[in-house]
Amino acid sequence: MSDLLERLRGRGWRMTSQRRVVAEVLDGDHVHLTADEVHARAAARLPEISRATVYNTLGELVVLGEVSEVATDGRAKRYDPNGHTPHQHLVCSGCGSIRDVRPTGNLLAGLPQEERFGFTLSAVEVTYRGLCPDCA
Amino acid sequence: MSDLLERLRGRGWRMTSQRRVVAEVLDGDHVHLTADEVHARAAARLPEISRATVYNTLGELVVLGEVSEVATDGRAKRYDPNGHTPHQHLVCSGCGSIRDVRPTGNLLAGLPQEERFGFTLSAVEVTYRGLCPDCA
DNA sequence: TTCTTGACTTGGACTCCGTCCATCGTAGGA
DNA sequence: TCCTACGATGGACGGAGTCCAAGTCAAGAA
Repeated sequence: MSDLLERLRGRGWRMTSQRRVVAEVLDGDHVHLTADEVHARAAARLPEISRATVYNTLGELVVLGEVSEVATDGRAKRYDPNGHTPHQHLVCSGCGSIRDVRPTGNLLAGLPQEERFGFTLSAVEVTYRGLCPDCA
Repeated sequence: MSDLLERLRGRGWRMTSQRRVVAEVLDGDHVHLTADEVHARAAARLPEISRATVYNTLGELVVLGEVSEVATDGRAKRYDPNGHTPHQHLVCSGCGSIRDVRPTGNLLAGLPQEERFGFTLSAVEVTYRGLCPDCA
């Protein structure tokens, strides 16, 4: 994610300390923080950062394709920095933990023509549910 | 859905006019109403029905497996009365309309063992996205 | 280096969705 | 018909997210 800052600068982003901190907080694999969690971690480094700025920055990262939104429960959206490698999610029904996973095969192909109702398909989102080793 | 009322009575449900109206509003295929939409339609027949009652009744129907919750966008949950036949959803990225669809094959099988992280899988939810004929 | 400006940040008000709770009403058994 | 426990009511509340007017500052210009 270190080169994320470079990519953003290349896209004409004004580089502010707030945006830098938000991007740093989202660094890593299997990271799926809510906006409030991002805000809390960012505020640990930059106490004055506001919730509105975190929401703004996350929204911009989503538009740029650097981060994707994940809504696995009815609660707050989570933000997944793994935006460049297509993947799906595996969610523990017990503790709610989330792993990034890569199913095999063409997921779009699973929907037969007569079940497409004339739609032009463009994407599939899959959420696998189960119990993690700790909760099983 | 007409026999839904019978099933509910058989489960010991006290049959009130409010519950009857909520169940009737949810009748049909490809019905995916938000709680507020259910409330609005129910209130057209039973003006005094409260939001809390609609939420309570929907929640009970979900627990009974008669209705499933669908969260395709970050907005309000939608309620799908097609609770007895397993299916997935096809969502139009333009207008947000939703169709029930039945993909072929075993969806769980698409996730290889080494991508399961020791989880015990129990369910898969798939959301296909694309443009409907009207929006294309 | 300093200046300038428009993009960015702030924080508080606001909306939307959903839950909670004390009180009232009523379905259905005795 | 009466009783009572289950269900309905509606208003307060809480969490998540958006909006906006005012203030701040990154970065290009001079």
